[in-house]
Amino acid sequence: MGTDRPGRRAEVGSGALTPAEGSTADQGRLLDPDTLASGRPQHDDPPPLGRVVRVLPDVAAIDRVFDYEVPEAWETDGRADRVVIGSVVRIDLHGRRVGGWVVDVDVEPPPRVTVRPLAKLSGYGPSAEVIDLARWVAHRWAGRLARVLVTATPPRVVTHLPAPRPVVPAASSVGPGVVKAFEKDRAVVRLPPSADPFPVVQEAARRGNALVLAPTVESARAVAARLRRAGVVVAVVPRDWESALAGATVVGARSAVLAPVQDLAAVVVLDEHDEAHQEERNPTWHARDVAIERAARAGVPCVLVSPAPSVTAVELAPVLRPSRTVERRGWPVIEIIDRRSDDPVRGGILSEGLTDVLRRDGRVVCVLNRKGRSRRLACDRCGELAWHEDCSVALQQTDLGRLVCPGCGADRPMVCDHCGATRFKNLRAGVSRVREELEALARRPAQEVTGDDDATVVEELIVGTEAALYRVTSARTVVFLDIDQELLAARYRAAEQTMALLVRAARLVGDRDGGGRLVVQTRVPDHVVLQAVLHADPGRVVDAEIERRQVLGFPPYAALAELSGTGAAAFAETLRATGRVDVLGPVDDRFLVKAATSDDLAAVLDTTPRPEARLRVAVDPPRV
DNA sequence: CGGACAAGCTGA
DNA sequence: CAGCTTGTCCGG
Repeated sequence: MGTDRPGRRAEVGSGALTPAEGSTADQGRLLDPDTLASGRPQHDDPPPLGRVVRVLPDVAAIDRVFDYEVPEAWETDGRADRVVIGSVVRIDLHGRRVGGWVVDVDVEPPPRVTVRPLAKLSGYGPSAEVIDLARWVAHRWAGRLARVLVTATPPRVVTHLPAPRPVVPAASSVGPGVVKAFEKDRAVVRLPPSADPFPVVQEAARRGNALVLAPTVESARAVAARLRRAGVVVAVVPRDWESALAGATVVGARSAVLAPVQDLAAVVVLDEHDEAHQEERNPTWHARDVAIERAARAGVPCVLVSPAPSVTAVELAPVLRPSRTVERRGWPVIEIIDRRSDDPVRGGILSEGLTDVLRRDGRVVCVLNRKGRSRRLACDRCGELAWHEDCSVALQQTDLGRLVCPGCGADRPMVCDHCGATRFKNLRAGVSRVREELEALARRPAQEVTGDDDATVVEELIVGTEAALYRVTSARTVVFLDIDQELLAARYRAAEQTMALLVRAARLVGDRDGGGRLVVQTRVPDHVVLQAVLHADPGRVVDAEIERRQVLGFPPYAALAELSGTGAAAFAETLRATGRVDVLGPVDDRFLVKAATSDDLAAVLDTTPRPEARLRVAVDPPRV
């Protein structure tokens, strides 16, 4: 990544020197008129310098490297030997002490700079291999290296390593299919939702120190515990970062892809389809893609596991799948309630066909996703909904305590139209009302479960948003009251995202032999996602998506970046002028940049000068 | 980011 | 013109 801006040398001696420095011999060298006139350094004897290393400061606004000398005193106490690529150090920079990483050693400092000594050696940091990988990540997702290195660095200072434990090969008890996955550079293993992916992890660990990525920290812990029981030396990162560095099979959520692994033997990504593998802050790197790159650099196999592999995964690696029988058995039954004949206006959210479902034995979880829907306000006294009759939309509350129409922008004070009261209550976008309707229909109590409260789940009939799927541990039936909102969402990944939701629900209810049932209310019963689940054949979604995305030019057959912030328009214009990318928008002040490949996109974003104004560049935006 | 410095502003 | 605020620059 280019860090030193050109033309900086002309500013030498511009008055930034402190009086103390001005009186040293340094100034003579800095301001030597001959030097400035000839534009070439004098061949004075340079001051004797020890080893010089290049440091990237951990300061958000500084994306440059600076050179520092390893203090001579460190040579005698062994600290100097520990100054290697990746070491975490502290440096004096422009009058303050900041942290940073050694990103290069034994470098020749640029002429005419005062090289100061390192202030402190803090501890171990990412390995040279990971620093290099982080550089690739920063480039590929157009972000700052320091941001990536923060993720790659232990949260606490690490000064000592535990004694390395011998790697005991775990006993192999896995089938030949699993072993086959590791015989190629990379592979996608498609396993139905109820199937246990652990044999894949076990085979990876049998080959030596493996790197295993799980979508959440909890699932990573569970995998680690099972490995440990199988006799594998395991480090869960970032918690056991030093053990990972000392040598172990490393397990963790997405950030683990940047953890140290000694003698990496294999990489496994569990639930590859899960969006949790992508970092939401900039740079928005995806652990699957980083895992593939890391494995390729190390020359070891990378195996992606998922019940519904993404189009990206399928384009990257051959898919190994179980027999039709096994896959079919691993999915629950899905009941598709066709609502096409229901009156779209008068018909409520609950259909006739649901009555029977709701009265079944066992826990029933009803999902009503209100993501992206405006909150609805109702008068606390009379219950009248705050809405704008002309636009026929619910009014929203502004920061200034006024009611505003999201349709036309008109606003008015927070006063009830009907009774004049000034207190309003939040209707929670309909889930509360649906809960009452559900109780009436099911003739048993229903509980609302949301993501923001943590009340215990007591009832057997539950209604909530998608978050409810993560709040309960098991259910007999999951009902999607309005799956069309997901299926027909204006996002290019809507099909995959709905598939992920159905996978999650499928895991809650278990396989078809165990009585697991998914129920969806829909007006598009022939949608490929629903048909794929019905036939337990997620490949149908991939096939349809490949064709659609190729035609429309969406990833992975193109690369996207989203620009936002006050500088977005200016940057969009500059990018457009390069002629190397398509720039679409603005929509909601956001621009979409489209390039043929992610390499092209990264190259253009890296070489195009950015505006002064605030700008966020999100490469591979998940919600477009 | 945040320290250093210069330029700008204010009040006596 | 001291004393303070605001803005800009730049870091080894």
